[in-house]
Order: sequence, then structure tokens, then C-alpha cells
Amino acid sequence: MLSQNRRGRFATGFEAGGAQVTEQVGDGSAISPSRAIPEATVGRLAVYLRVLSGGIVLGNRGTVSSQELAAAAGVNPAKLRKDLSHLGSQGIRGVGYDAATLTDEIARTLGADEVNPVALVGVGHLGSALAGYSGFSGRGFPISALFDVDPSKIGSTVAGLVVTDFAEAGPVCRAASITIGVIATPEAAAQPVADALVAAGVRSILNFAPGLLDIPGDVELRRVDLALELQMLAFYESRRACRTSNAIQAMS
Amino acid sequence: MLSQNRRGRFATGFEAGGAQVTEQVGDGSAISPSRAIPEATVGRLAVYLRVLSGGIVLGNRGTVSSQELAAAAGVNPAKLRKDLSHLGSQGIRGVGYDAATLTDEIARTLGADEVNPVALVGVGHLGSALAGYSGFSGRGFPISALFDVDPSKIGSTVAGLVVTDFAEAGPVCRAASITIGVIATPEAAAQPVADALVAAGVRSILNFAPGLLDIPGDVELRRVDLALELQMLAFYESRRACRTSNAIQAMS
DNA sequence: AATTGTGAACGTATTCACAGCG
DNA sequence: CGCTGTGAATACGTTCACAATT
Repeated sequence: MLSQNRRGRFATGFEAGGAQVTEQVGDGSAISPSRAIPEATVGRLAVYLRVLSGGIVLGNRGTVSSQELAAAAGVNPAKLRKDLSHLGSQGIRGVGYDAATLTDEIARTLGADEVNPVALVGVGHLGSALAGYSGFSGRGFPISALFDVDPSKIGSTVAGLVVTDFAEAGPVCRAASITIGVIATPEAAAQPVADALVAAGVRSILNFAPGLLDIPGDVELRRVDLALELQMLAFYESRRACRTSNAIQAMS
Repeated sequence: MLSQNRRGRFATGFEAGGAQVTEQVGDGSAISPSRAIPEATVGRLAVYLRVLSGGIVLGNRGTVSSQELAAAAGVNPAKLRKDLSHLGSQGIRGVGYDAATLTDEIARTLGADEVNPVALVGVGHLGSALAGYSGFSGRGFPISALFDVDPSKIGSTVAGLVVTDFAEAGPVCRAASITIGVIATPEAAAQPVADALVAAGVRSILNFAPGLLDIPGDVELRRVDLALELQMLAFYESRRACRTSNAIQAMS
């Protein structure tokens, strides 16, 4: 069932200067169709899982229809069914999906049935907040190591963990089998930190620092750009103002 | 960013049952001077603006080529040119874009030439971190009001601002002309807070609480789901593990 | 009767490749 | 020449609509 897939590569660009060699196939015949799950679908699976785990919305018979689950997750039912079809999970026609089976299936697909220890680098305001964020530890992502370079922070305790010198990242990450790193440092530190994390064996990075990171292609990267989110809101805001004043002008 | 339908509406779904009333401009003749800029493009414009403002990468003659800027922003040059074409900004063939003009043009398009005061609700760990985040105030989004409902927090000072009782949100937001709200409350509080913000005249919301928000269609909503980001990383992580063990098995 | 699973239609985003211009 | 601007080609994502199935 589960088999290989392509590479993740995320939506909002990056992929620095490179030549983007994707070039594929040609005649669909040859290589395996490779059941790759689309990125957009993966994101929604996580939402479905949360809804199912919350358990709130499902009727207390053991099944959910795409209708119900889609409404609870805020998506179109057809999209939900197509998403679920990617994991081969069989619903029952005329009835719906068995909630328990579906939950398991999604969890296994997402790797949410395993615990993924996380290293967090940068124990400033944001880093501390993330360290204490219950949504991480509560959902299978325990922060297992906290790093900083500031001597005044090293040795202190944040969210129940002792802050370690980032110089120790290599041995510590390896010892704890940490493969996910979260970067919450200032922008200037982000690149060297990323390099060190990769050297320490980290395979996936969640970056809260603004700016681009240059990392090997086989390391998964996601970025959360807080200022960018506000800037996008501001755009729609200013558009609205624009439209409104146009409309007002048009009236007179 | 994960995305879904045209104008506005972002990423991870919503759109519960509804009819998706796509505004429609009928015969292109009438109003609409506003060339609708695709959401993906808006996000990248913010990146270009940051790169230009950072000023780092542009050669010290006053122009940038799409080649250079695209490399600095981590995108394909053709994509960059198409993005810029949306704002009608003329580059100079054979030369590139005038850096100053381009910066202004993007800033005006994004509404980044104006100051957009922001109200932040929920002064927990995450909220405090966001309140102090220099990327907000430094980029034209000063936090102008901090709200909480916890009496032990109300009246205290966080990041230089006094925390106000959220019950005061209406008058305070109106007095300060605040149109952007950031929700950093626990999940359970998010919906009532959103309702109150909308009632207070807020037109755009950035939501850090997990779960869906039900808000009027003319209010812009963006969501940052921290746990979801990790879950997506975990997915690719587990895929990789899978592939690896398959490969190992195949060897023997 | 109800609901899944999916082919086909549509819409959006990215990339190519080259004409057009300074 | 070099570089922009953009039509055409491609890839991706969503939604519709309906046959299949219990």
C-alpha cells in the first residue's frame, strides 16, 4: 500500500537559483505511478485527524459521512473524499467511514502514530512560547531539546527543559534520535543554525526566522513567516479601502 | 500557501456548507479597474519587498534584473516577472528594474506604505511573544492594543503596552482605527473573540488558535496552525523512513 | 436510499520559450 | 547584446456529477 513518493517541496517558493530539473516521464507507461499524496491533501489530512480526535462532531454511532466530516473540517465533501481516496481507506457506500478505522489510517499515514521528538533552537520570546505550546507536545511532537547560544540562557529551565548550548546540538540530537528541528532564532543566525542541524542529522526543519534558508534538497523545510501573513492581510485591507472609495466616487 | 479559492479565502479550508457566491463582475466593462492579483503572487510580493528593503543583494547601481531579484527571493525569474507584471510596473528591457521605483510600487500595492495598527488578543506565552516580535512593528504593523480577559493580566505591561480588558475591545479598536486583529487565545475562546473583533470593526484576522472560525465572508481570515506544520513535516519524515526500509529490504 | 469513489471539467499556478525592445 | 513582458504549454488542485455499491 504505502510506497514511495516524490519529494515534498513546498508551495510558497524557494528553490534558490536552481534549474528545477523535474522533467518527468513523457510516455506515462514506464515507471511506477507512485502513489504520491499531494501536499495540499497532507495538510488537510492533519485537519481531519484533529477533528476526528476531538471527537466532537461525529454522531455517536461509529461512523462519519463525508458530508459530516467535511462540514466539521470546513471543506467541500468531494474534496474530502478525494483526499481520503489517497490513503486507500475504504468507506462503506451508503453508510460512511468507520471513525476508528479512519482515524487510525490517517494517523498512520501522517506518521502521527509515532512520537517525533523535536529540537528547538532559539529560546527568545517566540522560542519560549513554542517550547510551552501544548499543541506540540500534545500532538506527538515533544520538544526534547532546547538550544541557545546565549550564555545567560544556557542552563536555565524553560517549559521544564534545561537550555543546552547549541554547540552540543550534534551529540544531543543524535542521542535523542531527533529528526525535526524548529528554528526560532533571529534572522542572522538562521542559516548557520540550519547547517548545524542538518549536520546533526535533522531531516526536517520548521523555520520561524524570516528570509531564505539554503539547505540540502533531501531535507524537508517549512517556513512560517509571521510578518508575511500580516502583509497579506494588509493587501486585502488596502484593496478594500480602494474599492470602497472608488464606489463612493462612482456614486457621485 | 496552501490555498483555495479566489479572492481572499485562504488555505486550509472553511466554507462549510455554503454556496460560494463568487462575486462576479459580469461583463468586464464596468467597474473593476483593479486587476485581481493572485493570492500566491501577493505572498511573493511581500518577499520581494523584504529583499529589496533589506537592500542586500542588489548591485549598487540602482537597478535589479529579474535574474538577481529572483535568486535572492528564491523563485524562478519568469515567475517573478509575471508577478511584477501584475502591478503594471515597467522594467527596462535590457537593463532591469529601477530598485527604488520597484520598491515603492510593491509597497503601495501591498498597502505597506501605510501603517496598519493591530490589536492582539490573548497575552499568554504566544501572545506575549508576538507582541514583542520586531517583525510586526518594524514592518508597518504596530501592535496598538493588547487584550485579555484574565484579571491577573489586565493592567500589566507587556512589550511596552498595557493589557486591556477584552470587554473594551469595541471602543478601543474604533478609537484607534484598528482593522487588523490577531487571535492568540486558547482554542475555546477563539470563536467568541473573533465575533467580538468583527463587531468592533476589525476587517482582517490572523488566527493562531487551532480549529475553524466562522466569520462573515467579507472579513479576511488567515490562519497559522503551528501543530499542522509539524504534522506535515512528520508525514514526509515517515515517508522517508518507509522508503529507506523498503530500499534496505530490496537489497537483501 | 444513502453515500462512496472517481472520471471529466474547470480553474489556478508555474514554467517555457521567444518576440519585442532598449 | 541582455532583459523584460507574455502567449502557449504544462502541471496542479478543486469541484461537479454520476455510476457503483451496500
